Amino acid sequence: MGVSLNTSRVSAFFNSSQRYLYRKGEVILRAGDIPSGIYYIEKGFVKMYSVMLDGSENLYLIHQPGEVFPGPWLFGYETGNLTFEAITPVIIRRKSKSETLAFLNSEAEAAREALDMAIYIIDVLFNRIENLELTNSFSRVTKRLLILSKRFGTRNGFKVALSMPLTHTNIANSINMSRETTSREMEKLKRKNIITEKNHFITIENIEKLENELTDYFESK
Amino acid sequence: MGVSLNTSRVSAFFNSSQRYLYRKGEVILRAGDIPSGIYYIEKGFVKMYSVMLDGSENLYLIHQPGEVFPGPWLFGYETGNLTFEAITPVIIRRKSKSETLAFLNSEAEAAREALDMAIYIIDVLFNRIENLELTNSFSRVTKRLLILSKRFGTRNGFKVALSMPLTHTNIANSINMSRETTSREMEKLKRKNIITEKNHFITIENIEKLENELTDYFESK
DNA sequence: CGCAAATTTGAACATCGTCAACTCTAGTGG
DNA sequence: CCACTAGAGTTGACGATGTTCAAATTTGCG
Repeated sequence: MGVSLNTSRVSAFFNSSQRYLYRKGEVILRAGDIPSGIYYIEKGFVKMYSVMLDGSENLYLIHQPGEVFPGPWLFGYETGNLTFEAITPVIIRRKSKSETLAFLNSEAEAAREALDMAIYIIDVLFNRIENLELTNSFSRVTKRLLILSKRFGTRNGFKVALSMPLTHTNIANSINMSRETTSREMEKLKRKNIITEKNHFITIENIEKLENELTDYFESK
Repeated sequence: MGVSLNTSRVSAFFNSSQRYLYRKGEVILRAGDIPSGIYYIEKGFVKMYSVMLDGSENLYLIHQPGEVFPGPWLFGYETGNLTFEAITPVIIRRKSKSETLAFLNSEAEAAREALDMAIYIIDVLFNRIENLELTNSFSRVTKRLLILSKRFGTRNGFKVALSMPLTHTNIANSINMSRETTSREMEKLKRKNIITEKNHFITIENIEKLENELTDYFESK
């Protein structure tokens, strides 16, 4: 599972710079701060979120190794109120904005790799929107798990293990549901032996069964 | 308002091909069909949506002139269950997938323009997600109108006119609310003289007031 | 003018969020 | 090794909010 893009130029570019280490829970880039450059994730997972005016946390996406942020800022868009935070130990490489732009303009291959990365993110965001457009808690949670499997899962037969720890709060924040409702729906899936959790690592015990839950749900309506 | 990207190479590339005309309501690319190529919008607006298993329509985004679809398909992703439909009269230019890929690989400038377009779409999608993560109908509708103003609006003082017709159903489908609820919230804004509608064209009479509605709403909580 | 599409309105109903009390678990330090 | 603590998850009751359905009205277009 997952997608393997060829981003050898991009990674080589960032690998020439210094390494920065972050512990789990550390903020890498805080909302409102001017980014110190473009961040490349060598290892670990980074959640990108904003805090709404009412204090609720709004999770946009989780970046994985090989990805770069904040992409839109590189091209003149606001990073606005986005915060980037390590949800596991993280190793970052960093280049300045101007260096990165110069790199993209100097090598045709580089721009092409960056384009591939951008298109991949667009695909991820389409999935997020599809997820958020579902209208009830069960299908939202189920779909969320399917998307996470596709993006972060390691498959073994019907079993899919997610590669990073996720709290129910994380999931709730990403699908715009309360933590309690999210827990209740996950509990249903656990009782059906479709998923298990251990130390915040989620395993889908049977990915086909999980997919069927969604279609069954709609058919029963 | 709106964003002006420099996409002169891309538009020149597509302008050498045949023109296709579509009437309002016509489907340009149907869910499940293999795309006949890459479509460039010379004129008009195209909505991209999917139909869920329960029959509800799920609007992902509205493409405007100068934009290209289906982007992810060009790079090997599924167009899956997406339908593209003209919401105004539309003029399309079209190139084959292989020609378009060859074009991107041949000119460094072309890849760079395509990258700019992709990043712009990412920004649009971030806004969509931010919109969908709001938890109540009034702020969802208000935010939706603000986003539409930014992307499709023509400003004149505090007044912003949207450049394409939108039914309440269109808006409801894009923010995952029922048509009735959407209408009720828009009615509130009309009564406050913040927006007007004529023949499905929405005008924000006072964009600052509209922005204040959102912040006021949160502050009162 | 007349049909079809879009919108308005009201009322009953369902779902989810909120709150509060409780339990479980992993990690910390004596 | 055990007790403590903080963070995370569970559960039940209740109320708020939005959906649904149906009927009436308005609007746009041929």
